[in-house]
Amino acid sequence: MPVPMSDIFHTLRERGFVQQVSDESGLDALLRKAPVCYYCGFDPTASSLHVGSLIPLMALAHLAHAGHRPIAVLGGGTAMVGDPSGKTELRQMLTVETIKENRDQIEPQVRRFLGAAGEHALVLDNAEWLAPLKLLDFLRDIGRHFSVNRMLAAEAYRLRLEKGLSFIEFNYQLLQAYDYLVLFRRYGCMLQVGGDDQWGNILAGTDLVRRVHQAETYALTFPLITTASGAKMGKTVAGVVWLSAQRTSPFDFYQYFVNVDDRDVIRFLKLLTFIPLDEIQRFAALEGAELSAAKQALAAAVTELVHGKEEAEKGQRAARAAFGGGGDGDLVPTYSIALAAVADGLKIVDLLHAAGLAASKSAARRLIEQGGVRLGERKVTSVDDVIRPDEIAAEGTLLHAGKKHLRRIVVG
RNA sequence: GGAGGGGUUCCCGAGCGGUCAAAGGGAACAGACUGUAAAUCUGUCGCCACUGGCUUCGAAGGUUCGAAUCCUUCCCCCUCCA
Repeated sequence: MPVPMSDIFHTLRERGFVQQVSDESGLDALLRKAPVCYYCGFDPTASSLHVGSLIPLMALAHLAHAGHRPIAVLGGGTAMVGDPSGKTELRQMLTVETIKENRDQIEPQVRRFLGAAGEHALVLDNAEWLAPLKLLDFLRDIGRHFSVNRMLAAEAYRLRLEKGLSFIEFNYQLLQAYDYLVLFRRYGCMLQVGGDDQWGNILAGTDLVRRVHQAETYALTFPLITTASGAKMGKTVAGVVWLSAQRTSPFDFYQYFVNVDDRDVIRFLKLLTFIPLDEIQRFAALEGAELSAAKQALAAAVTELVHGKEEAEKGQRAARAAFGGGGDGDLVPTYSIALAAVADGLKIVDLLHAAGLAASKSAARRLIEQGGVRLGERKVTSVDDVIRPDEIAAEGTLLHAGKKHLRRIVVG
């Protein structure tokens, strides 16, 4: 008879978080015995995390709920080096200032998911211990434990051995391993989690802890989420779907999830929401158009996690206004124009461009030529068409660019 | 440091003196079909004052009536040698 899993491990597995584990039964036993200190790193390589980071964040949150102690490491130090794992090319080097700014913006995004752990949660910046390192000491104390032969054999570097790998990047793994060592020493951190591309780096850490302290620590990775169509999750027209409301409006964020591929809904519900599994099972029974109920639940839940309840509800009402009829029109992303501008007859091409519905006027023209533009109920058929003042209702008029992009036009 | 190969439009990748805003594929966008899904089909896919003009092919110069294509210098990448 199999040993029952600890609740949390079971939960993670059921929800699809587990890709690889270093010692499954060992980790399971550990998690059942006592609160475990665990960590996950987030390198501040951009000024916001994106939906891809929701997987590790959710895993941290689940563990925190289960009473374990999370540490989120913001990689202010590692970001100065750049992780080559799974990347084809050397990433643009970031300045120290940029990294700090990024870190400060990302921190609240991370904290939001650690709430359950209260004061037990820690958010650290590895620049704190990486920046003061002395090269010679580091090489003697840490470097000697690493086998270049083994590193070169690792899957994570394979691509780079063909394309080229600079020495700075080659050090990344040592730094991340050192992070684990530091956290083990300071906080008794026993588990590191991360995306599956981090597997090699995480194992390097458990190896290092073992060599230095003869102690066993654990590694767990999450699957790298791609959409059913193979793209990385969170890539869209406008690029990445960011957690930052400045970079991706809550409306667009909500829309992203309402629009996921049918085949992804259930998986995303499990990974990105706290909706109980039995409830998700009910969604799984839905088929065809009914699935949109599941998509709305998904969008509402994720938006709430990231932007709060209020934004989630707004997203829902705005979506209804934009696509369903009814709903709340003034929640739809709005663009206001000066009365003077319309009075003379504003070209719709210019309006599309100004309102951000078309990247350029050429694109706007194209859109019209292809019959993708609608102003209120009127289909715009000519590139030279203008918008008349009387076409803008007091509560605003919807300008559609294609089926999914729209803006509420108001005079103001 | 030496020898060789290479840097092309979002990505991959052809082009190698005019017919090149640059083949082909992917991505993306629009339309049709639908369910704010997928698949499929069709179209589009540098910018603008759009039957014309302007700016792109690592950077800067040069040759030429004319260059992504030739020359010079510089920057970056790869392979082999050290």
